[in-house]
Amino acid sequence: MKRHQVTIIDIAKELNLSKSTVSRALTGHKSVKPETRQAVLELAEKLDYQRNMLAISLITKKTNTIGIIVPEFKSSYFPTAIIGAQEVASKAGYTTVICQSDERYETEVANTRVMLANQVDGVLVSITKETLNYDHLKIFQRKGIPIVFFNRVCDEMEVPKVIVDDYDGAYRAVNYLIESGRKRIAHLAGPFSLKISEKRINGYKAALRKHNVPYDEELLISYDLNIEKVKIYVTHLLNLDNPPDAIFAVNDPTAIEAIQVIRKRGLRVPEDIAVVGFSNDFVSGLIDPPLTTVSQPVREIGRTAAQLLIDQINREVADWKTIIKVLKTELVIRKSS
Amino acid sequence: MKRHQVTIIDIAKELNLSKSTVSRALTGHKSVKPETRQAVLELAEKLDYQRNMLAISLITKKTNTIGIIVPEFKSSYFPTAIIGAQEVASKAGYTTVICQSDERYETEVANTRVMLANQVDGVLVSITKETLNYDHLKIFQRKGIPIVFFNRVCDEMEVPKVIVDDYDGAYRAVNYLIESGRKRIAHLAGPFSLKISEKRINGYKAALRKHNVPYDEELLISYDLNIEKVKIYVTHLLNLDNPPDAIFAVNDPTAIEAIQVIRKRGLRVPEDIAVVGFSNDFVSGLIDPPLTTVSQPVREIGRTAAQLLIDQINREVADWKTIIKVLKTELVIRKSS
DNA sequence: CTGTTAGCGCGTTCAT
DNA sequence: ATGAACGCGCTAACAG
Repeated sequence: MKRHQVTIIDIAKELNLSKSTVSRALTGHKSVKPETRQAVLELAEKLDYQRNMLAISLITKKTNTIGIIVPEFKSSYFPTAIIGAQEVASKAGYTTVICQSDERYETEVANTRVMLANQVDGVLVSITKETLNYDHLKIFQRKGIPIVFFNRVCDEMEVPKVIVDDYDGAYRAVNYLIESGRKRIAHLAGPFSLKISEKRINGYKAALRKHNVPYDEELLISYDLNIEKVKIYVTHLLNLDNPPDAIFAVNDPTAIEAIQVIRKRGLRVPEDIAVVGFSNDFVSGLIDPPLTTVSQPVREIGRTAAQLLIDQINREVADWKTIIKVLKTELVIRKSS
Repeated sequence: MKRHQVTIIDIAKELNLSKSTVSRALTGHKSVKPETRQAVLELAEKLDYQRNMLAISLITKKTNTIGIIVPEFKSSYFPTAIIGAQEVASKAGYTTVICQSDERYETEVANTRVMLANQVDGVLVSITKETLNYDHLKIFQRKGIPIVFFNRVCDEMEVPKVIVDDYDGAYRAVNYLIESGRKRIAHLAGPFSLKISEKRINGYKAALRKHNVPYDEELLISYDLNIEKVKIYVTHLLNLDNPPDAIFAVNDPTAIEAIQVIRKRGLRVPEDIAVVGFSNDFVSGLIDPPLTTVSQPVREIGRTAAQLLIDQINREVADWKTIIKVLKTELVIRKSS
């Protein structure tokens, strides 16, 4: 556990120079004699010297680190978004610290503490389905640390957000179902605590309205995204006196699980019931039947969010923007509908 | 960009105490008068005070951070392993810094620098398919920073490793294919640079040998895991004068892609050609036909690796162990074979 | 129980 | 072109 770190002092001694000179040589200051710099650089290389970012950050008050807090890693959504964010961040010289909150509010709060303690320069956040109180996130604002939401956003905070047009995506999905002859379309929705659920519900309702399909409360089920419960809800829907002939699911895992349940009941997809998902997860094209779904530019969402965050970091607090970027979705029609 | 951080001094002044007392109160030292501690804690809470881990780490030379370097995020494998690792790490009070190297050697080297500069207490590594030189990883050892490999390990470094019994998994998969009547079994293998490829190839060959099935060079194709190339190789195999009646793929994405190619040629899986994968990715049970595959305890791998790493961190360098944990695989038989 | 002093490794003045 | 001195926020001796 006792390790010796190579420091500037070590190489200063070795070369009979002052620490400041070595420091300057290392940081690429011009006012250093070329041969001195050369010698320093060589020795540093030879000794595997690495600048201690902790010390530097302590002085500069900048860690060149951005934090990313996401609710889960189960679907391909967040890993993909993170890749996008990292692309932009690392190009701009930022390291990323990733925390996943496991869809639990308490964990999310703990994660924010970690971020704060590690002095991140900014955070990218997608909240859990449990998050109703935002005090832990507002701390960032108060401390002058920019925050950008993506996907699961917090409405009561005026900060940049990156979302997709959930309303429009849902609208188009349901519209398509109706136009292909479906009469009773159920919606397995997400929890009301998430804005995305609400918007998708609104899109769903709007599409029904447009075609004068009466909205039937019985066919709208909002649930907590705990995938195990899908079975209960789908079974319930199938047992209705007047069961649906289509299900629009709030996301792909829900849709996929719904298909399994439907098939176990001996019904066919899409002949008996059409199923449409949301997000176009990596798996969706591979399952049987391939899933019709609303595709989101996930990687682009990550990239955009990271870019907005870095822009904020480079701005004075007074100049912070509250842009909301709304990216487009696209309906991908496959065999499940 | 100019933010004011709340420091111990701020709260010391406010309370007319010395910094050390405040510090002690904050760190839960016993030798502090209860009411003093109470006052400190309350004010800290009120001011959103967060201990500056940078400063603490600088002194204690411990960041309570472990780095994780993985090659990719495309399949569910690494995200799942990371969740396992985080479970253990966070329980032990460690934050994780995750870097993905995008299967590129250069990126991996850059990532190690990031880890070093940020003074991680230890690293978990799974190398890229390009990594042939390990100097960048040996630096950790030289600096006394423990390293633990998982999945994609480095043979020439004597450090803890967590792997599965690749040889055995491959052996059982191929054995099963032969016993279910397949005569010509091809193997779409990974690059030779990865130990896991080699071991799976050996398992493949051993199973053939056991059943006196002659090994045919033509049926063994090692490729770089660039999924786009699967089409070429599978097409090639199908065009052979004596084409295979089964394909054992080095991983699930390869197997899944192979199935798509086979079907596009108008052949049936498993009737014409059986396909078996490796890893049991999340998708594998959902695709059509559900994939027979060798399942790995991925999350457990992550947990084990993290635990080994933390053990190393808590040991003196001289006491470092070089345990190699070999976890068991399991053949999951589904419809593709 | 509390205060004082000395650094951790480094960038940054201000000198020379 | 280089050195000396100071301080980032904090913990860890050492004193009472």
